[in-house]
Amino acid sequence: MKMQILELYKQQTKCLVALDSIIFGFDGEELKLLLVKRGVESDKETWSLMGGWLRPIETLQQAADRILFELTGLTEVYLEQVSTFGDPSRDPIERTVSIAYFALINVPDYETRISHTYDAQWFSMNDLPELLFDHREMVNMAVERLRYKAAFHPIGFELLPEKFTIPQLQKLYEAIYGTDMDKRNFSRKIMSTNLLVKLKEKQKGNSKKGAYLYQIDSTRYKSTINSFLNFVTNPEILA
Amino acid sequence: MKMQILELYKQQTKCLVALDSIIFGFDGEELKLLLVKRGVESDKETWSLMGGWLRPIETLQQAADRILFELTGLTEVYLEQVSTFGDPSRDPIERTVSIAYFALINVPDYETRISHTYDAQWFSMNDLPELLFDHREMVNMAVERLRYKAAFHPIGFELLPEKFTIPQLQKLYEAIYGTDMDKRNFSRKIMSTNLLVKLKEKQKGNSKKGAYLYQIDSTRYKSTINSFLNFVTNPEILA
DNA sequence: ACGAATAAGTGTATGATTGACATTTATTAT
DNA sequence: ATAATAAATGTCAATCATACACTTATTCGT
Repeated sequence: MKMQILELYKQQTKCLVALDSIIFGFDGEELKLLLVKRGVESDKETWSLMGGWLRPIETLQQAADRILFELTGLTEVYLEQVSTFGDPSRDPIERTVSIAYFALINVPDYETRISHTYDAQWFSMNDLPELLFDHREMVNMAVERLRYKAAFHPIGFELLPEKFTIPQLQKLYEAIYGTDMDKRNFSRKIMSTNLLVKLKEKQKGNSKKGAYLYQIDSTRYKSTINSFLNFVTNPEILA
Repeated sequence: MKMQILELYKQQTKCLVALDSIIFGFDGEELKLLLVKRGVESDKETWSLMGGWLRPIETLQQAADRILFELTGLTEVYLEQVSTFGDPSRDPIERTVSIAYFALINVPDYETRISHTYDAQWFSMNDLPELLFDHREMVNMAVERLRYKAAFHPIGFELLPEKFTIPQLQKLYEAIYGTDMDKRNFSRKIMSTNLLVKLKEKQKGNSKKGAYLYQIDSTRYKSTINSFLNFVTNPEILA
């Protein structure tokens, strides 16, 4: 009996398993995507997502973390699985099933730490080059997921520095949803979550008056992780 | 150069790739899960999700469709990818990456068509047996996804017969979210979507008065696919 | 044929939330 | 001192969510 099972396992075709990361960043103005030119997948002059193969003894999350670290030197980054792509013809060299993850990082904080082993560059989401394989589809799904997730969970903050201003936060949400928001309504809504702590410091430079800095109230961050509902007024954009 | 790439591909460890289906059903009262005893994965006396291996020349969706067909004889079933599970130790026999899909089918409509090659049985979601490998985790994620999806998209109907009554629909939503709802508020909300067409027929049996049957307005089904927002009053249950 | 039982169907009032909208304030640069 | 800049803040009307109870159509048993 046991033998039959082993036989069954042996009969199956194995497959290459890869992971690709949709790395989102925010520079204060625009939503950005980090792309590489010399991904391991290809030597063509095509931009692609940062990717890598799954190793024999790591979990999917560990593999995604590792691949992100290889490119950016960053650890403890927000990473979430989006979807798995397995069209037989997606990779012309050999059939590869690829698991897409999206990552949220803050551009200015970490710009210097991006690896130079890879030819990496930030692109505006509104002006992406042509991408390798089905990577464009992966990006589209990741954007959908980000929009859904950011509407209901306080993950947008992962894209901002630790201290940020309300106008910055608003710009981030405007970038995520591609719409303009009213700052009075935005501020009322964000404040009603009780998730932000107003600091004494102001951030100047952007304005003469300066805007107060805020931080996440980390004690509430986890407990109110679901009190974030209804950022999306136009549900069309959710998947 | 091309040679180097091929070398890289050759160096990678390949992996078994499986698919497992979380098959939801609704019998008019409870949300149910279809489990099999003699899954290909094991000869143990453990219940498991219906699964199978990815074949060399099919897409993931095709594989998921095929595996569902093998068990139920059903085609054109609502199937959506949930997540991929790849813990190195999840399958003790050999490392297998498994892509979980959830399916929505109507129990009484199709009960007769379930394959007898497999020892399959419907279980109440409130009383599931112990499951193989990480299948319980897959089920939990699928429930989360179903709750999110059914709140924003009219997919609940996939679990009902073509003609259904409002009380039936309410029971379905109550089963999905595990809560009781007020029938006046429910009916108002569901009607405001303009997605239902009231038929002349009534369905009796359940009540002496009988309840009017409704159908989905298929012309609106697609166009208003997003006008379904806000079924969930308690967002905790969304992932 | 009448009454009891059953579930279906329907409306209203209250509070909360959303969305539209304009002025004042703090600061810097000239 | 003044102009320029972006930040900060409040109100009103419309909509939506919630809580809540009675009437209606039909069947079944007598």
